[in-house]
Amino acid sequence: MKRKVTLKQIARELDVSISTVSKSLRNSTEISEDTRQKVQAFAKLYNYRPNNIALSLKNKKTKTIGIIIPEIVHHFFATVISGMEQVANENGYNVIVCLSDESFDKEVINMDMLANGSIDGFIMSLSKETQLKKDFHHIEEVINQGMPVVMFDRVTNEVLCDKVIIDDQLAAYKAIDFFIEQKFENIGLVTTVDYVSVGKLRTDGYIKALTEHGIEVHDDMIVRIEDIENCASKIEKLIKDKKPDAIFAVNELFAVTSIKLINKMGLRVPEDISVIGFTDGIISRFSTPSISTISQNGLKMGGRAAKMLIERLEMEEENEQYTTELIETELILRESTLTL
Amino acid sequence: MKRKVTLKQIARELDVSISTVSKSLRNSTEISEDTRQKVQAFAKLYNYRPNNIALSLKNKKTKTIGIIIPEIVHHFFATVISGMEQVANENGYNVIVCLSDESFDKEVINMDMLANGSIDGFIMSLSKETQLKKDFHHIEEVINQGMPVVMFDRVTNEVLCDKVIIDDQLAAYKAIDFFIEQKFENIGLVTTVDYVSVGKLRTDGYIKALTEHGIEVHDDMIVRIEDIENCASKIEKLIKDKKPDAIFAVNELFAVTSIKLINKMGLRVPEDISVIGFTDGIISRFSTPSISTISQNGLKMGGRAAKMLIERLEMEEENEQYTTELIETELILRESTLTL
DNA sequence: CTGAAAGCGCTTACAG
DNA sequence: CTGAAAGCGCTTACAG
Repeated sequence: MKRKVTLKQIARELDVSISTVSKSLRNSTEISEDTRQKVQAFAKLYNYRPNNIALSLKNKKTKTIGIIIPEIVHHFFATVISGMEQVANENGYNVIVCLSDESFDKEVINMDMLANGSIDGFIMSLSKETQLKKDFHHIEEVINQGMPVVMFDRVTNEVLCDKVIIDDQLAAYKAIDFFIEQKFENIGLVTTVDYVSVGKLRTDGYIKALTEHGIEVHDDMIVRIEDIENCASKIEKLIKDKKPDAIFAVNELFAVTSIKLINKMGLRVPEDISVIGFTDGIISRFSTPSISTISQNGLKMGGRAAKMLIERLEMEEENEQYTTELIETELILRESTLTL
Repeated sequence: MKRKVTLKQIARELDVSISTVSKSLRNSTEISEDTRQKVQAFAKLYNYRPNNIALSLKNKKTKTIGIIIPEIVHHFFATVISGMEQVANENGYNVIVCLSDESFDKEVINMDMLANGSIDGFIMSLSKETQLKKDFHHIEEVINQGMPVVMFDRVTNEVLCDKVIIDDQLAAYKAIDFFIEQKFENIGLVTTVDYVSVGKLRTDGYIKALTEHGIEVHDDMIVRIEDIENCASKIEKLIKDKKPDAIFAVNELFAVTSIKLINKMGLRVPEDISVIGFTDGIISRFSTPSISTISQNGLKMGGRAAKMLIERLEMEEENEQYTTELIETELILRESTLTL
């Protein structure tokens, strides 16, 4: 077993100083061509690689990005990470991934763990619990210490920082608008509880679209789900009592669950009820029927978030100007919706 | 903006030496109760946290684990990461995630990037290209440098290290055995090309099960897929020409794709053809019909892999004894299979 | 052209 | 009980 070689060892072997070795390897013209060659050859032979940790300490930058997301077993977030990882790598950065599991405490602990020098900046999406508590001290604190933060998807107005989001309200609006165009008027909504920022915005879009088209909004056409595990009865009730001809669900899971329940009740999608979901993930694509959906482009979102963070990290002067970037969405029509 | 405070600054403020501050914070009895109190209070006030990078350099351990997987947008791998992250966190470790995108070069680059001191050890699953090339120098090298590696799922016998796998052959055997028990005899197989280790093993299980039950293996009942994008025609051919009454697919995507094609050809699952897939992911659970499958328990696999690595990292003496751990699998029956 | 010194932020054996 | 020194592995301004 040959341990990793250090400058010190090379210096000793070659009987020169550490400085000389260091400079030679960085190809400094300060050092004679001859010495440089010799050192470089030796370094290559022993496969010398500078120690990243030492560099980080010296440079006060780690070239790693901390990512904190609610969960990874979720196609959208996996896609986002993929986008971040790619852009990070292209720019010589690594990513440390932490999962909050939708818990405020884990989010705080994770940020704490990473804020102690391990990373140069954060990219994060808020946990549900954090959104419920509306407590953002941990984030403010990190920002106050001069560590940049980029928030994506689940963001809050209460923290000033760069953000990457989609226009959730508009996206939902587009879906409902499409339904109305297709002459559906009795449109049900399967959404999250209001404290989930993106769920709330999508609900707003639904309401706005109906209202603008002069359709009255009935609160009993809206099912607000706290917990996916026991949402069946509420959705079944909506279907049975209100007989919607179309349903808009604010995520994939709600959409596919609705479809399963519709089938179970002896109705068919799209013949009896048309469905549009949200997030163009694995489920939407592979379900039978395949599910119409609003695409969210997690890859792009992740890529942009990483880019924003890296740009800020590599900016010369501090810049207190924060931007919020919008990623465009698209309504993708599949088998779950009837068209005229 | 208040920058992070260091020992040096505390020392200066309090007019004591850095050593005294360091010892006080670690509650060393070497320091007078009085001084300790004072320092601790001050540190708390200024929210002092030791710099991780400095600690890493000093201790020569980073308390981070490098994870290299082929892709993350894949329910199984996402689950595995989730399991690793959890166990890592419980033990005070962080995880750096790198994606090889199934590319040998990216795998090498990523390992190189992390092997320079950024992490204490690797957990990895081989990229397809690496398996094809059978080139494991980069892994050997890392191990030679004294950095432990744990391989999971896509492993190779050519590298000596700890491993966590399932018994792919046995799992496939179980699926086929079940089919035969249910009186299916004309069983098709949708598998990967042979160089993908787990695909090959599952193919072996299929062959073994048939052979042991005295059923002849016809190579034209086996479809070997290189690339999911254009596999349709091959599967269609199998269905049309060989009229299987059951199909075993070695992953979720192959299973759902087969079902879609079966439907497209006017046949039904499970009435005309029963299907069993592999990996109990999102697709298997939410498809219509839901897909019978071999569970792989990625969460457990990830957790075990992390545990193995951490145990090795924290072992006193070097241990050249490597172990391969088997995670049990289970056949989960759902709507896609007919039973007697 | 080469090297000693200081420094990044920390810990710890040692001296006083 | 306190602090100076050495060291983890590196870089760079400075001296010679």
